[in-house]
Amino acid sequence: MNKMQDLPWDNPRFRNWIAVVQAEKAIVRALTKALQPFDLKIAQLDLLMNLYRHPGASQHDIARKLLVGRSNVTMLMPQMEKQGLIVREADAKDKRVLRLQLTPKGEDVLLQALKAYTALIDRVMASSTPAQCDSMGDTMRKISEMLKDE
Amino acid sequence: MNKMQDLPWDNPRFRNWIAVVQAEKAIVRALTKALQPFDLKIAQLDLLMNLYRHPGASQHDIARKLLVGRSNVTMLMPQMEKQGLIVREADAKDKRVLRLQLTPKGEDVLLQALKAYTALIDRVMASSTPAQCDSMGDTMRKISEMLKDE
DNA sequence: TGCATTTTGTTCATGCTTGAACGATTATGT
DNA sequence: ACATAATCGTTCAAGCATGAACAAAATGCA
Repeated sequence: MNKMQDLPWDNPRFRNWIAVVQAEKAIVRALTKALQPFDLKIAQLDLLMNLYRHPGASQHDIARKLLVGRSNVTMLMPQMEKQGLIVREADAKDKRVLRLQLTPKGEDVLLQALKAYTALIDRVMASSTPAQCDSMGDTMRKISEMLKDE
Repeated sequence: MNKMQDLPWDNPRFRNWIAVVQAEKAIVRALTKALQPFDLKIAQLDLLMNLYRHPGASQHDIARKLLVGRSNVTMLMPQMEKQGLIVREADAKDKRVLRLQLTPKGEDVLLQALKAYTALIDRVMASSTPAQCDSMGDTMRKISEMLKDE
């Protein structure tokens, strides 16, 4: 009868998800500013983070982990090499593959930038309990798991 | 002593936030696909949603609510008018202001697209409890509140 | 009133991301 | 072995978002 009852804003799941989107946008803005002193874009930080945990990953590996296109990674390479953050070396076994490594400077910049990142996150999460935070993380990991091959 | 102890990945708040970022990225990809049948971009859907709840809003109002630049809204206008989703009319009192309205078609497309959106969110949230979902929303709203004027 | 400041929307140059097309290399299957 | 298919990285054109500079209009204050 009353179509207002079907509006998504009355759906708790939807309403709460909209809050996620807005919070994420706000954090992106804040993080972008926080990374300016390091001459780092968020995309570059993401790449450095993945490279730190997976040294020698190929560009294709990185692209998959970051959920971006391969060309995207390619386009990031020239500047990051020029900035001395990473090095690329051909794989001995497979001549198609380029393996990426953090330079000492890259690792240094990464760790400094991550300090700023965690400081931001710690600040905005301060008013939520650890249990709430973990619950949120669980929910999010379930979402990623559910969408991982679509 | 051991610097591994200070790594952000050992910080629960940080680790859980990374899960948020990844889940959001996955949803964006899925939503982009889900909106293709409606010839809608996510940015357009965001605009329609805000316009539905705030009829007659100015472009500046919309830009602020969407956390984007004014020029961004301007650039969306031509196509959305051409698609017959919205109309713009000059404000009688203030000749600088253009007030936006959903057309009947715009409202129809919006409600259909929102059905797809909520279906997606319902699906990926299905394995979390309503309490978890609300807690997540509360956390996110606190974050937005904390960053709202930075 | 008169003049500076602010606000609104537009334009434009820049940079980022994407997806398709491509060459080189490797894997598969017969 | 050989032909076909798949994979990796690159290039390029297109679409979007951003911020600075701008014109028109409104506001504030002397």
